[in-house]
Amino acid sequence: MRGAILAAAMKLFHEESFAKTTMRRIAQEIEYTPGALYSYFKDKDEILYELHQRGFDTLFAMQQPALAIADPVERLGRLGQIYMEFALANPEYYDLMFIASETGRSIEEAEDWHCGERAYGVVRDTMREIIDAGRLRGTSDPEIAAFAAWSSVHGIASLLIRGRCRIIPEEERERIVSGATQLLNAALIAPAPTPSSSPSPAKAKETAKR
Amino acid sequence: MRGAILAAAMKLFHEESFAKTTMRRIAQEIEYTPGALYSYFKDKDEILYELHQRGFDTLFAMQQPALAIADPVERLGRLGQIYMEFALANPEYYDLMFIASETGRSIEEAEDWHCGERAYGVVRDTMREIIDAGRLRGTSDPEIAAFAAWSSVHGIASLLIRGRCRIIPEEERERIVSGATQLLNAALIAPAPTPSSSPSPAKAKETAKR
Amino acid sequence: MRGAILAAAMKLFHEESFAKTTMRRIAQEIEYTPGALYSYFKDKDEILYELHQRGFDTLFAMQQPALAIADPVERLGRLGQIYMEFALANPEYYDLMFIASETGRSIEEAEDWHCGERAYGVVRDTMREIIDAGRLRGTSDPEIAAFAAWSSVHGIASLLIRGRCRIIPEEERERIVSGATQLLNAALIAPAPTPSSSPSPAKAKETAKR
Amino acid sequence: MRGAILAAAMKLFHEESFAKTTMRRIAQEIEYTPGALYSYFKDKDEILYELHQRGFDTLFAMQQPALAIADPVERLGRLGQIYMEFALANPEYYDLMFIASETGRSIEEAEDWHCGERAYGVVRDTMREIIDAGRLRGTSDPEIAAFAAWSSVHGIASLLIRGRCRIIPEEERERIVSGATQLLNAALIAPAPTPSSSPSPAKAKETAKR
DNA sequence: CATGAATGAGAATTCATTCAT
DNA sequence: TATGAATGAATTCTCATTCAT
Repeated sequence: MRGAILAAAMKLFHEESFAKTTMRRIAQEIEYTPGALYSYFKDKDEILYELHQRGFDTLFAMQQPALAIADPVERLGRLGQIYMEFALANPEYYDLMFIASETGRSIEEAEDWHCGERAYGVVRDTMREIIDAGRLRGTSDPEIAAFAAWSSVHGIASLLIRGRCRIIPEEERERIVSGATQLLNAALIAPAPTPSSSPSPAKAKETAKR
Repeated sequence: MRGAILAAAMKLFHEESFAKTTMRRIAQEIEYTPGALYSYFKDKDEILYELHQRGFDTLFAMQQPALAIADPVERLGRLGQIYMEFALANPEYYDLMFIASETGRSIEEAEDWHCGERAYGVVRDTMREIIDAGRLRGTSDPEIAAFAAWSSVHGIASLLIRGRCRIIPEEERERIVSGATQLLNAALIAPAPTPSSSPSPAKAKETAKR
Repeated sequence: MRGAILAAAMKLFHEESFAKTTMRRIAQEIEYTPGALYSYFKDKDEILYELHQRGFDTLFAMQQPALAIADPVERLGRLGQIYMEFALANPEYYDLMFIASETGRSIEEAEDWHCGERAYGVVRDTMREIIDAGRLRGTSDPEIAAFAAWSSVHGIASLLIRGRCRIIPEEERERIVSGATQLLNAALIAPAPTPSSSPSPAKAKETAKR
Repeated sequence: MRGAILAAAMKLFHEESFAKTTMRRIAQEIEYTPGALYSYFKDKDEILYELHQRGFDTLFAMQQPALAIADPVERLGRLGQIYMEFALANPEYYDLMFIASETGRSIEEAEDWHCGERAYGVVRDTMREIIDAGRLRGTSDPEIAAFAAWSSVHGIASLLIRGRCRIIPEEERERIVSGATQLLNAALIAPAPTPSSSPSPAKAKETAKR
């Protein structure tokens, strides 16, 4: 039944807002008494924490298929895509995981930030491979590369989720957002060296295709 | 004075959290009675709105010197730098301006989101020049380019401000953050055409400036 | 219980004043916390509304026995008597129903002002009968007659309830108030036609009842 | 300058409501500081009291012309008319004088309720004359008659002022209200005995006994 | 396991009033 | 005389939480 509670919390989180996600409302949603929630969770904190975990689990699960992709460049592209998909399909999770402050003590102290580690590690490893293949532009440090990749997708996702894109006209938004996503990905990746060893003849054909 | 109130609000906003920034607390901070605040501001809303405005004014003012830079590539680099400096020097303002939700009616309705427009317009124009100079990689749409640039710096700033960088060890953080900032900037900019074929040979030196 | 809350509200309403009837005071009265009231009523509004409804229900119930009276003249007299009894026995209800301003949104919007309609309709119908019997002085419009009757009893009731009778010495008050009540009733009603020409001689006796 | 304050208070009282008539608002209205009011009035109470007095003075002044009317019946009719005119032209004064509760200690204790006495005395005296002329139906006690007259006009006025006439359709309201006013006046007054000898001479005095 | 009842703290706001200047 | 600044108490309402049953 913890599941039902978490689902209700998520629904509120999603449909209303962070601030509206109160114990009262959650209880009301599942047609229970507020007090009842305390049989399943010690705290409001604990509910948030659990949600947080689930978010990371979901993201991690979504990443899995991409891990099988052999070409690290292609894999990175796919990982970015998946990340954005996750963010836009589960904005509340994303919010809680990567944006919200006041997420409660449990999350902040989170010894288990390694949930995130897991997911982040995948990106870092992929970056390392890309660097080793000589395909990364501008740095040879996988830490830096991974952080750059993460922050660029996060930038887009968080501007969207927190409604800071009003400067961009509604009808153009989708085009621009996906254009920017691709642009950032493409910009980081150098074209594959052609067998002949040309610096950039065959060029953009393949680059970071996503 | 209004200033003291705004400062106190900012302090709370920064040290505690958005939700803890209550009229009560602000008053307590400046050792006044809650009611006293209402002599200076009509609303909590008004305080937030004022803060918001000030943030944009500050950012805009900081941008000014960069506008004099002739080379659009260099100018863009400087604008990015300034944006990050602003964000890190005034994390509370940045938060309110670009991250926080529930910032109050006034801000949401803000007809004057054109405060932001002004600042954003500068970036867009610069991007246009860069594109015209054939120095942008990956797109020829200034809208897309501007959004990509904005979201990458925002990504970094917001991860830092909302404390999502704990995966990165404290002592490496600065190096990585600045590395990523430069990397993203560099990745977008193509090297200046070589003198042999370039129509504007004089600029070759500045290639890939950060 | 809701009952206790309503009773406390009524008590305050009566003993103190409309403005002093605050949630705090009500809670204090029943020795509860203010917040507790919100388990039973959504709003202060809802409390007021409920009280209002109860008032009308009570008045309507009190009217019932009078409806069986065949002679409309006698019925009218009895209705007036009952109205005054209600007002004086439940001055707080009366106040809320017919005098107080700022009674809250619910009451003002009250689609169900037909609670009042019901009671008023009875008077109007009775007036019509009286007019048809040729017993009303001065008008043949039942609307006007009903309003005249209502406002005269209301005038007395509201002067009493709102303490505007101090001009009349305490010890005379009862005599004068009841004298005036009867006078007004009597004044409106013409004597029954004399037996000699009356079509309903049996009723002659009741002429000028009260 | 007391005048300006009182005028502002009245304006608020009139345009907004009793509850909105706060010291702050009054001050704002005359473009002074709230504190300034306390140079002219000890209290909010005192302002209300003064207003109250002025109301009675105005009403008394309006009555004056009627006092010259020789025929007491006609004079009574005119007094009633004037009373209604006063009430409808100055609903806020009327409210404060005859309806409002919580009018402040000063008013309640009002040693000088004789302001009212004066005005009321006029009615009582007129009633006495009418009774002496054998023109009053139903009672020979001028106290009772005066109170009946007062309460019937007050009933109408207070139902109107406190918005309790919604049962009566807007477009009929004026007709019904003035119809009822006349009806009540007419009902109390017996027709003048014709010099030749009335058809029911004995009756005038006795009609509708009690 | 769940409820119903209640608490206590805290939210934003508004008011009459005071007082040094 | 008037201001500007501030107080303190009050308002309605919401929340997380507890606990006997």
